[in-house]
Amino acid sequence: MLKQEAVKRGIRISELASSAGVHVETIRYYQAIGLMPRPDRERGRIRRYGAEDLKRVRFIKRAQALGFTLDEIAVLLGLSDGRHCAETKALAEKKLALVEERLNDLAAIRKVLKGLVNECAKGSRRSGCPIIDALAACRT
Amino acid sequence: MLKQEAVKRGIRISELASSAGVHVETIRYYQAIGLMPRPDRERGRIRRYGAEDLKRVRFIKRAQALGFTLDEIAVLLGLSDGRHCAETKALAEKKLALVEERLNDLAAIRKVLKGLVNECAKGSRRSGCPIIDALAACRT
DNA sequence: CTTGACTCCGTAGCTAACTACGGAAGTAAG
DNA sequence: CTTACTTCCGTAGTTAGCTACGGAGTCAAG
Repeated sequence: MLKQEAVKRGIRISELASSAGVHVETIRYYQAIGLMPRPDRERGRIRRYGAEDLKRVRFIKRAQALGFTLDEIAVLLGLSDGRHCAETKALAEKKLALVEERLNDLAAIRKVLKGLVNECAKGSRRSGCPIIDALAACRT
Repeated sequence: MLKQEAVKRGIRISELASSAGVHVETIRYYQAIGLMPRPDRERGRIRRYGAEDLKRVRFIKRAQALGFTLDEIAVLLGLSDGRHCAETKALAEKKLALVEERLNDLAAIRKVLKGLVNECAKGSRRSGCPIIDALAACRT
């Protein structure tokens, strides 16, 4: 292995992937959908990646962890010159609103499930299972 | 339209669907995956549905609203004779645990997003957009 | 010069729960 | 009987984000 060349020309896709904590196929997928650039392969050689590429994958993964879709992340990357703070903030606020909506939904679901499980635990059943009854009847 | 026959022989799929608030294709899909039975069509006639079918679709939809998957609902329906309360309760508890896990995840995401939006609103930016900076840097 | 690992790339498959399509047959109204 | 709607049914497409596969090419070590 030519360490010098690696330093000069960049790392290969497997190293990029493992550095970013993703699979090689994930990088390729991002390239295929245009989320990542595909560096030139000079003289038919293997493609080489640099620090910018690693930063990009990490950016994507962090944004994903906050609930952004890949489409939204593509937009975020387009705004990432730091001069589109207002648009970026708007996207984050929209995502925040969605997250809060989902939180409310899940809280309501939790409440119902808890009620059902409790009723079941109390053994306060007249006929059958309280959970089945609740799902079968008109109250939910 | 033969109201008498409808009463005697049951409703047709379109009426079942609209009564349950789903599309005809959804009923067909449930039949195809074995979640709903496909009633006999006597003498090559159109299939007729009864009260049990309607109850079943509603059961499915209510369970779905609580976060159960169709696979899980198939199990629930198998337990729905009211004599498998313990198993049913276990399923509900498992689902409740998942919901709470997801609630925790979303709460953490909300916290981060809120922090980013606030930082952005404060205008406390040194260089670029705080949100982009946070996604690009190593802290998240 | 061979071996074996890695890379390239397009295409297909996976998950969940539908949704759309299309041709044939049943059915209701006039 | 015709017209128009509905039903039947299998198959394929949709969404998001990968994951797997396969055949060919690259490359470094021995």
